[in-house]
Amino acid sequence: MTFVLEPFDAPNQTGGPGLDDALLAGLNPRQREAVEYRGPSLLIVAGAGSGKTSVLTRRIAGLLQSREAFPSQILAITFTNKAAAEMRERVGQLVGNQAEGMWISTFHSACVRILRREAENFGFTKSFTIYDSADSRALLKRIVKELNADTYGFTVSSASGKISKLKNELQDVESYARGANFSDPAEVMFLEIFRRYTQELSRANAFDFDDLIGQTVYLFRAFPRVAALYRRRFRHILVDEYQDTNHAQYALIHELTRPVASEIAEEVEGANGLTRSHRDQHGAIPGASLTVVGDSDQSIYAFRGADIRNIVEFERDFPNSRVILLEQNYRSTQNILDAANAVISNNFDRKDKKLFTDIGGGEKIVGFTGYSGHDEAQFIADEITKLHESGVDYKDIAVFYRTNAQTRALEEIFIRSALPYRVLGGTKFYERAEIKDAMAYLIAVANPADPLALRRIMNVPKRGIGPATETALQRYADAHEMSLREAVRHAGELGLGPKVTGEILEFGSILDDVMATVYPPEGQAPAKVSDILVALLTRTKFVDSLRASRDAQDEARAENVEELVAVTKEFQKNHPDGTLLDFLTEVSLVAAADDLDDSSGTVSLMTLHTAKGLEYEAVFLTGIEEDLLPHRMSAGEPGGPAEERRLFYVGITRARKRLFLSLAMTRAAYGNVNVAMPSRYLQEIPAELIDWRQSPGMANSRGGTEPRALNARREGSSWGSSLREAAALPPGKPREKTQWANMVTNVVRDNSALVLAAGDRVRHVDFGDGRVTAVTGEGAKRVAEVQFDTAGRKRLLVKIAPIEKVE
DNA sequence: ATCGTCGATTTTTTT
DNA sequence: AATCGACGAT
Repeated sequence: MTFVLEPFDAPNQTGGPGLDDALLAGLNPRQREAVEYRGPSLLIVAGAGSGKTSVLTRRIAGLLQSREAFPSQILAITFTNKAAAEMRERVGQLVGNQAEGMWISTFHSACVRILRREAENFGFTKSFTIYDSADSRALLKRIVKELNADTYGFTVSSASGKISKLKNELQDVESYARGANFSDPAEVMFLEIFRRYTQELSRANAFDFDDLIGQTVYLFRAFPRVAALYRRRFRHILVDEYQDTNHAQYALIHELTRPVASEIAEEVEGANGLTRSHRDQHGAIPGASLTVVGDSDQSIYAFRGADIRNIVEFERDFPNSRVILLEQNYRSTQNILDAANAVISNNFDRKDKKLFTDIGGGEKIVGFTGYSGHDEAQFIADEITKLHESGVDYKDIAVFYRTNAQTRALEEIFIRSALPYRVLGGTKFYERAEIKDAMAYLIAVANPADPLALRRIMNVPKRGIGPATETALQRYADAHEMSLREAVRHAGELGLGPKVTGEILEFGSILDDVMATVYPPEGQAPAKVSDILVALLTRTKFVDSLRASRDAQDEARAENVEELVAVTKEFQKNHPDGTLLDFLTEVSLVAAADDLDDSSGTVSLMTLHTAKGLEYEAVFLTGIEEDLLPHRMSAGEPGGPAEERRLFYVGITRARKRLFLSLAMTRAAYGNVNVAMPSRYLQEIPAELIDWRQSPGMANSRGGTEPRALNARREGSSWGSSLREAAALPPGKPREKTQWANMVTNVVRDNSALVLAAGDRVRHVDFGDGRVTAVTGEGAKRVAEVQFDTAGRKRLLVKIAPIEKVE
């Protein structure tokens, strides 16, 4: 990540842009204006699917092509790294390798880049660690425990939520204390939590997610000369998804677009040997031009501090702004847009905006009400199979849901139906314990001040360093005012047993040795990330001890760690000069949508939040039920139901041609089953737009058109008995509930030996009798296609399907 | 210090 | 259903 300051005075400062025709080809008049307009600030209100990415990339390409700006003078902020990569690529297609020097990144990545360069200005070092939410919760947990704050009603999540909220409002401990009510003991306690938390972070040389933005703003405000460097550099700032910016992000943009006063400009450019910038009549460097793109109907991050006012009040905040509205939709059919418009028009305090298209009506929206979450999932699996057979690629199909917990039923059915799928977000690779452990080793050698990472790995693999020893080390560190890491080196002075002492010293010297390769003496190249990781893993016998374990899961864990090694190699390949810090940063800031791979050939499962900004040929919106969408937790929040409606709206507008809305009559949660009611939002869609295959009403009465797969389970041969058969258990002894719940997905049922051929009759526990029409695949992946007498056609993964041959 | 078991607690979305 | 913390046995 280099930071080259190029000479400023770009040619062609005057006159219109006179853009190349190719850049404007195929744009409608509004889009064209959004590309061509030049002025201090521009707000593009871009409805869903209105081609805003196209407009944004052409606008950037225009600035470069007309030589109004050098690449290095452009800062574009996107919502995900994926979107950033896509924008870079598309600008590259328009202007070639010029695109290299631009900053296109997320708020968080851009701030990390600035902070790494400038951290030394205010008590941090460039090797600072980024605490993700799990890390900061772990820290808060210690603090809450130490202070016994739970007696005042504080939980880790309430404290973390409150701190996050304050930081998003740019409040710090001092400013909060000024307005605090000191006669309220709970408030005093919170202040103490906040103070300790802040203190621990800075002692650990660490920032949490919110700090990345907030501290950058602080840096700019406290050090005008530092700020001047960036204000001078970035002449064109573009922000995507502006409706989801919070106050801190808004302030950051504001700071970056300020003009630089004459004296400071002179001083900074003189001191750094920089070319003299273009000045206005007062000798100041004018503020950068700002372009923001957003749609208040798609604001879905208020819970995270996103402030819709940022977009609503843009014209007031940035006087002389131009506002351009993009309403023509190039993505969806009119039926889908009609549904979206109808739903969103129920939010009253909005500027009226109606999406339209000339694509045509298209197919009706399909509705389905299942008897349970599994029934719903089965419907989705069946429809996906049909879509696939009619020529729709799996990668063009997505399934959305409100909460991550809903993936379970979907995954179970998808596995049984042998559908290739992938879950975006959810429990990520990097959240696995063994991966966090391995990462903590890397952090420990990158940032020795971080005690959290050190504590995590001190006893991984087992070295006999338990809580008691850890406390002793911490006490020693506190008494001698040194870091925990330093205390490890002094383990000999603690009077612990010889065995533990030896282990601690060995542990410390491994870290010291490897750290010497990370920060080598002047003139030598630092070690490669993969070499660093491998050195740590081999010397600590991390992988070896996992492989030696008798717990079967540890083998899988070892493989995950090997996978991490592969990730570091891949990283090194993509970034030949990438340092350990670059790697750690990249890992900390991956977003859910980032690991989306278009060529994957799998159905994508994700939350509605992750779906923002994406589009698919066919979309399944699941769990459209009260208490789920709108979610129960949103009911209390002011504006909650409206935000949930926008979430629904976002989901609908992701679909290009086909939209499926589904719900279930009963929904399992925390081990018990609850009755679910259709979402209020369903009624907001005009009835003629939806073709109900099984409507909520039909499902309630006895006239369902689909076979009652789950009723069959209850009435006929019960699931439990056939599973007992499969597992060859004595019939008299029913299995425990918890045991057979997992058998569906686990491999306890193993039909590998079952020989099936087209024409065979089979009996399925849920679907009844049917005839095999085809068998494809090999071994564990053998799939049977069965035409059931009453349940229709299904694809089944033979190995785990609850079926048997009948004569 | 470590391992296993029991019981309580979970309750949204994410950089 | 699954995770986490507390507690007791080795």
